[in-house]
Amino acid sequence: MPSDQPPRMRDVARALGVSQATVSNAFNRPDQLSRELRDRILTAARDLGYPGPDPIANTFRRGRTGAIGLIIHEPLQYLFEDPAARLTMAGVARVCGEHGSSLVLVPRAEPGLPDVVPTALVDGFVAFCDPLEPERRELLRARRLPVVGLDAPVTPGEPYVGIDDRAAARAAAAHLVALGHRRIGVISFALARDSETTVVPAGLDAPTGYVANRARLDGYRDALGPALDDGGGRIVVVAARGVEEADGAAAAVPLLDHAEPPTAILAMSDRLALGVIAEATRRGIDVPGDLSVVGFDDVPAASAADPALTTVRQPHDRKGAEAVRMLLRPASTRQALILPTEVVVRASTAPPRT
Amino acid sequence: MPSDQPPRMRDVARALGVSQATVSNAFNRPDQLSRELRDRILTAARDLGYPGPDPIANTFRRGRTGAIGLIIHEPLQYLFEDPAARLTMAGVARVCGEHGSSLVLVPRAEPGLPDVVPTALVDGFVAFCDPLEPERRELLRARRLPVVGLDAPVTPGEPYVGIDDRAAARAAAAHLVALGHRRIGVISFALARDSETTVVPAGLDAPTGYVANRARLDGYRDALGPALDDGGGRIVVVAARGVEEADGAAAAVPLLDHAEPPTAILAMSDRLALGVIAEATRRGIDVPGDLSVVGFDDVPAASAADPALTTVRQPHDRKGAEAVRMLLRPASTRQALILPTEVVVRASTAPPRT
DNA sequence: GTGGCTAACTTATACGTATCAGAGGACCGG
DNA sequence: CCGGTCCTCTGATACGTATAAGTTAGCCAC
Repeated sequence: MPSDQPPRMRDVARALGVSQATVSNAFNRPDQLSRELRDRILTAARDLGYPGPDPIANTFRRGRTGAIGLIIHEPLQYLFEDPAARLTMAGVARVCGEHGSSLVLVPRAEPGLPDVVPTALVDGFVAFCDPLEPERRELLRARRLPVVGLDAPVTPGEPYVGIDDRAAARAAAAHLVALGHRRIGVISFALARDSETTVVPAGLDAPTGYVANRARLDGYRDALGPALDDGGGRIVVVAARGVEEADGAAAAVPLLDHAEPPTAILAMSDRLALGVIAEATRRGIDVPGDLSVVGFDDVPAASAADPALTTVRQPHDRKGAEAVRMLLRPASTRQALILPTEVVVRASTAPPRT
Repeated sequence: MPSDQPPRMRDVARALGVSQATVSNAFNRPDQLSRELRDRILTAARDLGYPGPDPIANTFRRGRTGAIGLIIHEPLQYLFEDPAARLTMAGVARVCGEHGSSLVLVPRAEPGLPDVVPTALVDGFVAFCDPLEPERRELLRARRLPVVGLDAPVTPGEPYVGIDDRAAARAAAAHLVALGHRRIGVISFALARDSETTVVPAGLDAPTGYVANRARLDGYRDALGPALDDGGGRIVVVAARGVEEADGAAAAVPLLDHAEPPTAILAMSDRLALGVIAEATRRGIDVPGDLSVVGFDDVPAASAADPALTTVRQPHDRKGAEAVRMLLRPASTRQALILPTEVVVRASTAPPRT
């Protein structure tokens, strides 16, 4: 009468009168035993219902999991919902698949639940956060596993894959300046966690811990500052509450309510920008006639929008792919990798009405 | 001079002159030792740079990974690219996150690489395949881990979460019949792996190993058969080559090329249906005036399309969520869970021109 | 005949932890 | 003063495997 437990390697060995080591070799090192014995062992294993070497014990012994972890600080489903994140994750997933590595999506630490970072069964992490929370960074460092940042380094100076946010933002703003805009609204991501939608008094100097946010504000200033020094211009910065279209629409409200509203709006993402267009349309404001709108990311919805959105294209898929490739390479070859961006001019921008 | 290797629990114990068991208890069972000693141990651990109990050894000892595996047979990135898969995965990911479980995306077996199913570090699988390849099913069974099917049971009779594909398809077809359509084209998923786009001679009786495909064809026949028995009708079934919009457009070609083309097309997914609309538009065929089109899934693009697509809504997110919940429940409580669907009538269907 | 080499297997060990079964002392009630 | 109980802590063990080191037999060359 067979046990309810699956047989172990030892049981297979006993059944054949060979040593456990030989069974192990039958599975892992065919050159260590004769072909006949190997065949006999594998056949017996199948017949006995042996599931193969226990994955956990195997991992324990070898010290390798064959998996890559991905860390975010949004809820896990964000990876499947946000258009830009999805494009990036497709690249991550593709390279993992090609390499035969599992992709472990590590949930953020929920209140009441322990953080999974200290216990995740992975050989390395891709950190898709900007920035990684300090506590998590500490937990991550304790793991002493390889880490590659996605969009921003986990710690300044560490390897990551991203874009030149400052230059990209500068180019986007320069496009508006070239069109003749001088009253410009900027819709930034939240400056801090759980912040409200609000006009930022500090403008482009707004303090924020988010690396990309900071760099893009700097980029906008690079292009807008000189133009405004010529006189007559005005920049108003609004921090959005979240990353969704509705947050962009909400952030547009104080800009469009102004007595002398901006003739153009720079949004830090296409989703925010599409929200702006929606809000403008609701108010009967013509885009781009009365208001030019520029996004960031060039997600599929940008080109499908009406009017099609002028935006900054970044290679999302490749960004994700390169991050995994970098993680799979030897540590000594890892370094910051900056991918190119490009302003894509579409129908949502035009010269301001004279 | 400190070693390059991180300290182990034993090293922490030695440094404090306590037993390794006590250190373990300090981390896992606070009630087993005095508060002061515990604090002393945790402090010393931090000071020594102890990363905490090794996750792999911990998992080995406990026999639990705290992770849920997800199996598909498309390339991994499909989960981030396909609109319906994304919605489902969002539900999967959400429940995993709420539960503090990692979500392990298991790549399909690439030629030259060993299948990951036998070695994935998970406590259970969600199988998002229709159907699971026989070889993989065998590997999966060998693991003796809990498995919940998504859309279809791994083996008939096993627990899964899905919809009543037959009833849903029947309702979609009945909608067309009620509008008066009698010449109807059906665009099915591929009947077998790597099949070509082709008109299927067997029509609605087309042989296929895909469970959902079969059930939907049956559902179409339920509704179309009686209507056609009244005379004058015709059903042509075309199998698409893939799941993308372009595959739908390609599948529409033989239907629209026909001397007496259908007045309506039933597609098995919104993506295929949107491809049909695109192809019709290219040919100057008015939808719904000259051609009605019905999709399946109600993905976001369906309502955003022009014309908005009539389709069958299924609760993707909830489907994914319930699959994970079922996996997390005790085995004895797992059973087939059929979620409701609903025909959503939009602008892509109308009575045939008289 | 002997030394050395290879093939084919076995023995022994270690991976790092969690937990069971105690040991020892303190404390309490009687 | 004694038995019992609780609180802390320790010692020992097992989880299932991979692999280094060792053993035996066979074979060949000299």
